[in-house]
Amino acid sequence: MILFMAVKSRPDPARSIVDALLDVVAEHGLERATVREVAATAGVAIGTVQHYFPTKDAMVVGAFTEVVARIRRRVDAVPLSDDVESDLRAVLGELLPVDARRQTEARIQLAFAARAAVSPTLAALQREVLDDVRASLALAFERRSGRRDPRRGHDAAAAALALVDGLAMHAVSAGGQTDVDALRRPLDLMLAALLT
Amino acid sequence: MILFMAVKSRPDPARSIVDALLDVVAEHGLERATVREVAATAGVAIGTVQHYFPTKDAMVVGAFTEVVARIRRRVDAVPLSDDVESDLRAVLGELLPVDARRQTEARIQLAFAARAAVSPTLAALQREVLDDVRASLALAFERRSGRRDPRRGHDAAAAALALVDGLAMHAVSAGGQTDVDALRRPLDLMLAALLT
Amino acid sequence: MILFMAVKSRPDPARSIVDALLDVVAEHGLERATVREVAATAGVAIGTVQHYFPTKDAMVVGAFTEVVARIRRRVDAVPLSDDVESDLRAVLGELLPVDARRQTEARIQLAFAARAAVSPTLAALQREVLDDVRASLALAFERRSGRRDPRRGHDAAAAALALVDGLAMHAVSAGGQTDVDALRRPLDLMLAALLT
Amino acid sequence: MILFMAVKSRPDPARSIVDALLDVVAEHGLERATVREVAATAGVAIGTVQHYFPTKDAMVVGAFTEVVARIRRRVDAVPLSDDVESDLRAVLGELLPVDARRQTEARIQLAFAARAAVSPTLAALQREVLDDVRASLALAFERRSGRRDPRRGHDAAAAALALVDGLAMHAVSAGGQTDVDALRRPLDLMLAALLT
DNA sequence: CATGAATGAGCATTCATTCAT
DNA sequence: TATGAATGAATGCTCATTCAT
Repeated sequence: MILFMAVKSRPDPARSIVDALLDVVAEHGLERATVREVAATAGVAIGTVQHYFPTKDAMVVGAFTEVVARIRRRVDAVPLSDDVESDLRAVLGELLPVDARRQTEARIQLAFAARAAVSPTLAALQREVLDDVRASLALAFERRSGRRDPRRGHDAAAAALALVDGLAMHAVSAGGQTDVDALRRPLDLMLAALLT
Repeated sequence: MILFMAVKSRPDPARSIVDALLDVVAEHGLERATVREVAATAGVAIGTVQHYFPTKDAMVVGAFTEVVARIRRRVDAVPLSDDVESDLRAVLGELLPVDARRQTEARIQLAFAARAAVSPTLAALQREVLDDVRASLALAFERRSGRRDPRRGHDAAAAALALVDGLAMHAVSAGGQTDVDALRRPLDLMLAALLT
Repeated sequence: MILFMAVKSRPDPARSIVDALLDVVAEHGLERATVREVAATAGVAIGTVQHYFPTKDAMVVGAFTEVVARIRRRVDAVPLSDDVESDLRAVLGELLPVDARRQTEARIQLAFAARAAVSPTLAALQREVLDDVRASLALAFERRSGRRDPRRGHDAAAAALALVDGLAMHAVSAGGQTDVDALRRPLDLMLAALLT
Repeated sequence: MILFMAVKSRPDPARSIVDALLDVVAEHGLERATVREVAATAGVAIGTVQHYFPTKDAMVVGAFTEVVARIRRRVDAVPLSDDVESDLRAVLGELLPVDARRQTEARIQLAFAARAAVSPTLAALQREVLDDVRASLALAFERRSGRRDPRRGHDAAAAALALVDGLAMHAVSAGGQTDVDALRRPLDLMLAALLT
């Protein structure tokens, strides 16, 4: 326990650099995530950043890896019940920018998604996490529907994930003033339609 | 006739600059859309670009204005029939990156959506076009459902638009190798669920 | 008379361009006297400026010519009396930046003097006007001293002119807050010493 | 000894950048003192200049600070004797552009004086050094005159300093071909008049 | 006579990166 | 392990100038 705290209290520079980068991205976008700005935000020297991430690309990849890990953690953190439907609602709701923290995550994800469109390395990571989350959702849809129709389960999962990410993108790219209901109602409507 | 040819032969630099910018964005993202690169792509001098767009921001705004106009044109161009359901399918299908041209548009839109997350000016344009398209879709959903339930129609529209944009974002940010069926089936599934 | 007024009322673009340039120089220095800024200040099109002054150098030379003419006019405008000493005091006092208008002139002259240090064309104009004014002053000093000592008269003139221009330069380059007495007293002191 | 050689062999980039800037100013004026030109003249990379002087303004201020220090050094370096009059002649003569080195200094000072007219930061430095030198001269005049008349001493100092700077400005701005006697005689004349 | 479109060189500045310590 | 000096390519932008009308 003491050891764990000690480890935690030593402020792992790589981690704080990644966090700083994500802060910058959330606030100003990936184009402002320069080595200088990240170093300043992290409170370390510019040379330190490049000690841990020799190139800027490595730094961006490192940060996106953390983003992807966060998504997985968020999805896995949702406590599952016997009610598949409410579980689905919970998991998908987790991905909507319904509060400041989730909005920040959405902004970060949108920034990296756009970058992934022109970066094969990031695209690969994006593909992985999308496949992963989709597979989880597909399993839930399949279990709920009772019958063994993997394709329908997978299509429903793809639809559901696209829906929440689309809603998040619309909210974030339109200024972020979307109210919570305007995000929840379309999701509920589609889930209800899909699950009957 | 002579006038028309004259107009056609002088190809409106502002237009070709915007087109060049969008080409660059589609290929390399907004971060590579420098004044120099755009000028080179458009085949004009760097000073010419800045004669038409005094600042880079003005150039980006001008380009996004064109993007927004294109979206409206694409939605409006879909021929409407008596069958509301097939109309919806047609309009929403138009927005999916099912061919090279539409994929290019999707890449461009994703790039600008990410930029809009940190640019109030672009965010305002994005909000406008989203509201506009959503309103059109809401009308269709409402008409189809028969009953007067504007809220449900609007929620369905929000869900449908988020779904197609989410699918497009996933396809584009995952490397663009998504096959056409993987895009169409989730849309069809949701539309079928929503319209029964 | 009517003709003269008509000529004067037609707002001779060359004249107003020169005036605009001098306004800009007085306010922001010669480095801000760009063709753009001058055109904007004069309220004419950028092309109009270059219609009258084909190159920027020509424009600057034109403006300095006007500056030089103004100096001559200011010196010549001082009404002469029988009292040579008070005439000298009046002429030299005219060149001190004792009010806003004269301070503006001093700022302009300093800017052009600095430019003349690296421009043979401007240096020639500067030499001319300096020689001219010095000759006038020398005549006065000579007349005052009674004896025929041209060299002493010329040296006194050179000293007096250097004194007032030095005082002006010091006032203008130190922020322009120099009070009137701090300008007048050194001049009076030196004149008194020189004339006894 | 070894330390001294080490220091000497690593030639302090900031210093050589300032020297290069002053060389450029002396030759072509402040308007040609671009970061590029200064870097090239100093023989360092353009990025190196901006490592030491983050902005061009900082570089100009740094250079003017050196100019001001040089003036103080030149004034202080004049060896003082028992003869106040000859001391005054020596100090003031030091400021006249009577040889190539002093002419270079005069050109530099004129350039910065003109810039100070539109730059509060430079104006403050200029005010400081003028007050400083004037105070030294005032002391000498006062001591010489014997009587306690601080105001007269200060006025005489202001007159003397304005005279030499005015002579320098005239020489430099008229092309720099002024002969040494034409500079010395007005100074001697005024000093003689002032000190009797 | 007066305009403004078009140009490209040059500007200050920001950037990621290399390297010596 | 961590730093910062040094670099030069690239950026957005300003500029004087040419030219067609």
